[in-house]
Amino acid sequence: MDVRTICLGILTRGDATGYEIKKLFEEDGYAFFVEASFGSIYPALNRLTEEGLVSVREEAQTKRPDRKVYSITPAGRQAFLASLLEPLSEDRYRSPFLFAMLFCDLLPQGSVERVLDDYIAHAERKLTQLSEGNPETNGKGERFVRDFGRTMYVAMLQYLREHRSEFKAEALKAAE
Amino acid sequence: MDVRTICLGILTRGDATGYEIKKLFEEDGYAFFVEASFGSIYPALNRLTEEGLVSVREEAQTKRPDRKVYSITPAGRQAFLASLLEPLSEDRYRSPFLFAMLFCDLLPQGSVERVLDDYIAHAERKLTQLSEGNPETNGKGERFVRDFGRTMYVAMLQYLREHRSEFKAEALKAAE
DNA sequence: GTTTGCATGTAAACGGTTACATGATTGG
DNA sequence: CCAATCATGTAACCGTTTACATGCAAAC
Repeated sequence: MDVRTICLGILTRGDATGYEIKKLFEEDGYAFFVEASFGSIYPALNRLTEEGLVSVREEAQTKRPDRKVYSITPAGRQAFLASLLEPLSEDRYRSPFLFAMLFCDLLPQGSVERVLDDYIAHAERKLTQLSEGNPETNGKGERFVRDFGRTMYVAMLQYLREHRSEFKAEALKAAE
Repeated sequence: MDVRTICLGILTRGDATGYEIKKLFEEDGYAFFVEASFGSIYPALNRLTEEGLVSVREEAQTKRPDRKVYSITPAGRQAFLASLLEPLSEDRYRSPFLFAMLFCDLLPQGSVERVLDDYIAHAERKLTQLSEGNPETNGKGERFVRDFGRTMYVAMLQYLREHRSEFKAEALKAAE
């Protein structure tokens, strides 16, 4: 999903500035499956405006850049719908962690344990973040996606905890 | 993980050509967490050769481009180890599917069901692919990674099957 | 007879990140 | 007093994908 489409999607939920669009996808934990930086959001919004898929109204502010509040236009709504209906590109999961684990036999004593523990801690934080999202204002899609994420992190953590002991120094020595 | 490091990693397991490197990560189902195309592999191998991290021996072939078989050098091994030991960058999971599901309320009747069913079918294929990998020649890391992938796909499929009925046309009508 | 597999490579295009520039306000 | 928040934007850089070029052999 390119940044253009992400922006359109967010704007179907209500008007927003570029700054707010970024924040919306950081908080609550949608960040786990989609992402965009300022450097791509602002140019995307400009292009969408040129193409008539969104409209802008500028709100003057003293001593700050003017807020540019974007709204999706009917044409934008249509384009967004169309992009959801055409074949979705595949999910991609890129994991430096799994890649490193593939070579655990090459790593020095203890460092695999450290990598694993760091990763577990990280997954725990992500899971907490996902579970903390306000559960009331969310619609059907939001609930489905959040629970999907939670399910995946729970399964991941269970697997990691179950297999952690295999990589302890003692276990490795015993296997020699 | 950049293509350079991926190539180095594969070469720690044995010599290979660029062509073989690509294949190694397509088959067996390592593809679910790491990927690279020819357009990035060949230049990466050339650069690694320049830097002395790998060496090449050319095997002449009639009526075909010469096979270029790459081996990792001691310097390459060292560089690879070092890259595994420095802080790993975060996993990234990008999901057009979840993004689309977020907006299921905007989609026409039946199309959410279709998206879900396609995704389930796709996940089933991936799981089968992962389970079919030859279980004997694999080392500790390979086993860990493969079972990690299996665990995740199993959890995903269970979640999707459990929630599928919520998106059936009848269920949506009943909720009106 | 067409597709798949083997085998390497280049160049343009793409999408995106990172770093930079600017600068007042609010909260700790 | 310093960090974070609000707020927009540009430009250089990066790694990668896609399309192209070449071409035989074996399998279906």
